[in-house]
Amino acid sequence: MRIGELAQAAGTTAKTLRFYEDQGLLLPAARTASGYRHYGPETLARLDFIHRGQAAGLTLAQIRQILQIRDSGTAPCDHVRELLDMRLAEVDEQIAELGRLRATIAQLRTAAENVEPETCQAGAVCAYL
Amino acid sequence: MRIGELAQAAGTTAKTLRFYEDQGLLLPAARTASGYRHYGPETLARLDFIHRGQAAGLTLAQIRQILQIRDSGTAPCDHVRELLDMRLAEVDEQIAELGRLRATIAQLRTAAENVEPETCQAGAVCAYL
DNA sequence: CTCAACCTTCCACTACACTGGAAGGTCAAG
DNA sequence: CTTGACCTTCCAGTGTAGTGGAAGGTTGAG
Repeated sequence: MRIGELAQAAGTTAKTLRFYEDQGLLLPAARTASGYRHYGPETLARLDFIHRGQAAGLTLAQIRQILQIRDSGTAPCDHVRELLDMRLAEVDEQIAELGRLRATIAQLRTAAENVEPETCQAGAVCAYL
Repeated sequence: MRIGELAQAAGTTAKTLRFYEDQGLLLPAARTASGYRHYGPETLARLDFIHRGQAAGLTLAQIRQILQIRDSGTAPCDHVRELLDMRLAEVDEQIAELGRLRATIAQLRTAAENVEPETCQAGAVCAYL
C-alpha cells in the first residue's frame, strides 16, 4: 500500500501519516527503490488503534508510549489501565471546573439582566463583569 | 506607576502588560522622557476587568472587543450580555462532550479490568482499547 | 511522449496566552 | 563611579495536532 491509499483506508491524510512517522507513532515505513513509502495491512490496525486512543482522549504522546511498549514486545495492559485511570480523573476534574465556570457565568448573566444603562456609564469598564 | 509596580499591583508581570498593550487590551502607555511607560491608577481597574473577563472564560480577543466598545464611548452592556450567553452555550456543550467522553473511558476501563494477559498477546496493539 | 496524479523533503503556519532571553539604556543608592 | 535593579525593543519558543505550500521526482494511462 502506498501512503495515499493507506490514508484513505484509515480515514486520514498522507500528510498526517508522515507526521505520525515523524512523531514516532508509526514505525519508519519500508521504501521502494524510488523512495516511496509502502505499508502492509498491519499498519491500518495500528492507525485504528491510534484513532481509538484519540477517541478516548489520550494525547499522541500517551498513545506513542503504549505503542512503544507494544513494539518492545511487552503487553501494554498495565500502562493502558493507568492511562485510562488518569484520563478519567482528568476528565472528572475538567467537568467539575467547567461546572464552576458555568455557575460563575450564569450568575454574571443574571446580574446583567437587571442593569440600568446609567449604572454602566460609571468610571468602570463594565458594571457587572 | 511604572510597569513593574503596576504588574505587581495587578498580580501579573511586566512582560504580560507589554504583551497586552501590543494586543490592544491596554491603550499605549504614556512615556517618560527616557522612554519608560507610566500608568495612572485607572489602568489597574482595566487590568482587573481583564482578569474578571478571563475568569468568566472570555478570550483576550473577546475582552479586547468589550474594551474597544468602551473606549469608543459606548456602554458595552449589550455586547457583554451576548458574549456571556455565547460562553454559557459553549460551556454547556463542553460539559456535555466531556460527559460523553467520560462514559467512553469508564466503559473501556471496566472492560480492561477483566482481561486475561493472554488475550493481550494477540496481533493487535491492545485488546481492549 | 506527455500529462495528471501521486510521491518526496523541508519550512512555515494555525490558535492561545504568554514566556525566555539577548542587547542595550536608565535610575537611585552607597 | 559603580552596581544592581529596573526599563526598552525585538526575536524566538512553549504545547497540541496537525495543515499549507514550494520545489522537485515517479508512475501509469492514453
